[in-house]
Amino acid sequence: MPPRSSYHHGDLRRALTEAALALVGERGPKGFSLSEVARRAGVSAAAPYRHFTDKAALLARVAQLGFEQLGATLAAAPDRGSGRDRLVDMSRRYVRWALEHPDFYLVMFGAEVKRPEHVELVRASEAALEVLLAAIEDARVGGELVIDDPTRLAGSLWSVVHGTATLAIGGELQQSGVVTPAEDLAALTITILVGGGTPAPGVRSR
Amino acid sequence: MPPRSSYHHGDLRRALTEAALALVGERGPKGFSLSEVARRAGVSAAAPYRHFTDKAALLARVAQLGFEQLGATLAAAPDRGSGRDRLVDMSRRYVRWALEHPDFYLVMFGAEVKRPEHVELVRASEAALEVLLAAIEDARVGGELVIDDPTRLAGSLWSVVHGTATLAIGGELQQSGVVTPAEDLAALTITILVGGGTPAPGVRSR
DNA sequence: ACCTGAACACCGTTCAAGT
DNA sequence: ACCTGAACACCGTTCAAGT
Repeated sequence: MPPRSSYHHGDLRRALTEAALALVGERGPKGFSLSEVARRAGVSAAAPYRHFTDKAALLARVAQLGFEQLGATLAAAPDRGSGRDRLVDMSRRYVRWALEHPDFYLVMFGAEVKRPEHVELVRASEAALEVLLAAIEDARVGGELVIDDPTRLAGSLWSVVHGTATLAIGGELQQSGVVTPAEDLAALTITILVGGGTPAPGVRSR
Repeated sequence: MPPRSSYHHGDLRRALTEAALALVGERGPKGFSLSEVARRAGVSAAAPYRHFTDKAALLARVAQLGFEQLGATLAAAPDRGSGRDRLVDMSRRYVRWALEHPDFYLVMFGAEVKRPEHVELVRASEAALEVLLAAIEDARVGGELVIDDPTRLAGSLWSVVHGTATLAIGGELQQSGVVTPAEDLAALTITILVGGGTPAPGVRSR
């Protein structure tokens, strides 16, 4: 970061956010420090407090951007013939995105961040989940699903992809001898959960 | 913690572990500090380093105890008529234990802790998973399962319970309007995953 | 209005010195 | 062998003072 020309930065809020994104990517949610972010933005350690109430608020901003990206990734799932197939596809996208942005993902679900005063974060995470709920609703009107309560199915589905993603990010799956790629594992689980559909390899009809 | 009589503590390793357990319970994995643990054990901040190589090693010890407790809880699932029903019961136990010991659980799966040099932790976590694998094997010889590869089913099952537990601990499920208790949600998901069994409320046969 | 510099209370970790 | 005290480099956060 070159020394800036004027005393005032101009767009420090954006600069801090970008530095934070980069730092999270390099060092993970652990090892993330507000001082280091300020250093990279070329300002003193106290400067960020003009733009974010505290460290958690900056991380909340990072998490918010993450949910927006994730939501957009899910929403981009093309319309398939079957509503169930689209749900499976969205699950793949969810897990793939999480594995491509592991530190991002950990910040999004880290304990540091989820506080009610981070309104925009809450909104972004609700919007991402809304994408999932809409897809479930679509599949439901087709009468294709086994679980009939949509919120309940959403919870179930979300648990599957979140669990698969976090275990894969932590390396727990691999360490336990699961060789199936996380994305395939999630797709397999979701396929069964939404009631059959195209049988994936490793599933046999009974 | 009363000041001890002798200069040497006697069983500082145990005392530190217990103080750590209490502190994690009170303040969560965040807000956990080695200095505070030492203070509670009545020793200087440097003393722990005679017994644990660093902070992560103490947390690894905590995590190890957690996996042992969790594994024992799973293993205590009674033998039911059907192998599938036992798997559902074990899922309930898993989620229930996690919700009863949320901070414990977060330490166990926190990024700080999982390093290969923590041999006893790795062993304990493998042993806990082994309980699950054995139950799957039992159900499998009965020919009851939809997914035929046991490791894959283990990964799938574990993802469900881990995902449900962590989302519930984080409050994400409740915040998203899922009113079903996490334990029931996991049981429902697992019931479908292992191929029917007793239909729970909210599931209709198709 | 925005940023700096100094300050405070707190970490994790190391190491010589004490018992 | 085990523990202390002092030290170091680092945090997050606050606040008076500068531009």
